[in-house]
Amino acid sequence: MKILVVDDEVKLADAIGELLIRNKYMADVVYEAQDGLYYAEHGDYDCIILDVMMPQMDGFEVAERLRKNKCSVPILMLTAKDDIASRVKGLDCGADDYLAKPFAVEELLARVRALTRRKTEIVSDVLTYGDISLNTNNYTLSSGTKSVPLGAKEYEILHMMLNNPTQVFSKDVIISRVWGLDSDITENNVEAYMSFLRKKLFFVGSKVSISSKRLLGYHLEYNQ
Amino acid sequence: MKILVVDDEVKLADAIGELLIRNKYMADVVYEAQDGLYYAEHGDYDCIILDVMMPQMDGFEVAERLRKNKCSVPILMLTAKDDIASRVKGLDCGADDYLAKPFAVEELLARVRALTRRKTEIVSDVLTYGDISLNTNNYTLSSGTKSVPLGAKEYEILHMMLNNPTQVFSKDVIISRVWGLDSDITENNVEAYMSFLRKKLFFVGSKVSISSKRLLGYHLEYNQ
DNA sequence: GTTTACCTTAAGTTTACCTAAAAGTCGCAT
DNA sequence: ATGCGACTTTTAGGTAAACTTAAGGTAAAC
Repeated sequence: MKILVVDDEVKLADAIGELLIRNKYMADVVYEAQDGLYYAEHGDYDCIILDVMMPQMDGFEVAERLRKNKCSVPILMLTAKDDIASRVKGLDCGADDYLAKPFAVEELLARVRALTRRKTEIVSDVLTYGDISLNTNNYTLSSGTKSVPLGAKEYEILHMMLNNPTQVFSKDVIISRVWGLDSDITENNVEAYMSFLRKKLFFVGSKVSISSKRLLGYHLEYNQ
Repeated sequence: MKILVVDDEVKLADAIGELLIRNKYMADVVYEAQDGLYYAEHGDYDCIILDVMMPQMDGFEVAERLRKNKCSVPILMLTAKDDIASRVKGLDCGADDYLAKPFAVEELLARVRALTRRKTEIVSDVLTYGDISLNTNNYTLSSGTKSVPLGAKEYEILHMMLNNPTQVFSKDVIISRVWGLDSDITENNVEAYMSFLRKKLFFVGSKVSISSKRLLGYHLEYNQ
């Protein structure tokens, strides 16, 4: 679960980022609206925490632009102003929720959970495709009677692919999704993990395989 | 856009219902938690406005039961209690938002708008022309029941042509778009790929063909 | 009839991809 | 602290798929 924090108050932004990380989220933190826009559109986040009061471009405008560009990631707006007019404005600009500063960390976390819940609910707690299933509670891949535990990265990659089993995922997309936008991970890293996953798929005796398309990416395949 | 209002305070519930109707929503209003559950599960709503304090069964439990039954309709919880603990509880029970009474009608409407906004229509990432379609998620060309995967270069060329199906594309243009401006690719290369694409068009049994105009370039053609 | 652009296929070549194995991290328990 | 084990990242060499080139054939234009 990846979250983007956009707030020009550096200390607060960092604090939120750390709070999220302590609670098992992946978090990217940026301090400028411009960067926020860029990250949001390229980073594939599950939620964006967006401050309203920022120099140059305010949170309303960021939200509006994102929505205009068909970006539908849930947005939690954060602000000092707590009058009804600005709440209404925030929500109508595309925010999904609105939280006034100062806030209790518990409430922030609860609202983040609420905003990100839908995504995980649709997925239920077991993803399946062909003859394999991925248990999202214990990070285990199984097929028939055999099963094998997955590491965090292996899990994230397979989880992503199982959500759209027919789609081809480019290495870029996989890197930005699993490692984040500003990581210096090489493409070979993705290749290595694909190799690990293939080994495990073979180990559980599945007929599902990861097929690669040169220059395009990877996708799942079920050979009955 | 259909909304369900569940609140045992009859006058308030009716008021909300009328407010919604004045704002172009369809609204059903019920005054008991049990009815709320039944309506929610059988009524196909876009949003549920749910009071917390109700006799017999409170709003938390209603939300929880709905979520347990895989009902993913957005829930806006309405309550007199406005302490952080109950907000957190509400959100964690499955509510998507939490609004304290008394509230401004403008804010209620804004939150409903926010909750119902994400009626995500899945953008079909498919380009079509005549009897063929090109799936941009898995780089596959299909016609009727048959389909065939494309290589990266084949895909780029066909993608470009499908964006303007009637246009004639010169080899120069194709080279500069697909291989880049400063490539030492020969025109024969384009010819070779056109041959590959024609083979695949034939393979899927399409009536679309790539026709060439001497000295000018290539374009798609659909012979019904 | 000659020219020349275009088509096709098959052979060559590159380079993206694969994998094993080593090196590096991190967390955890002793 | 220290060492162990699991996970992650890097390295490096082999392989084969996709791309490129070449060459002979076909058909359109003049």
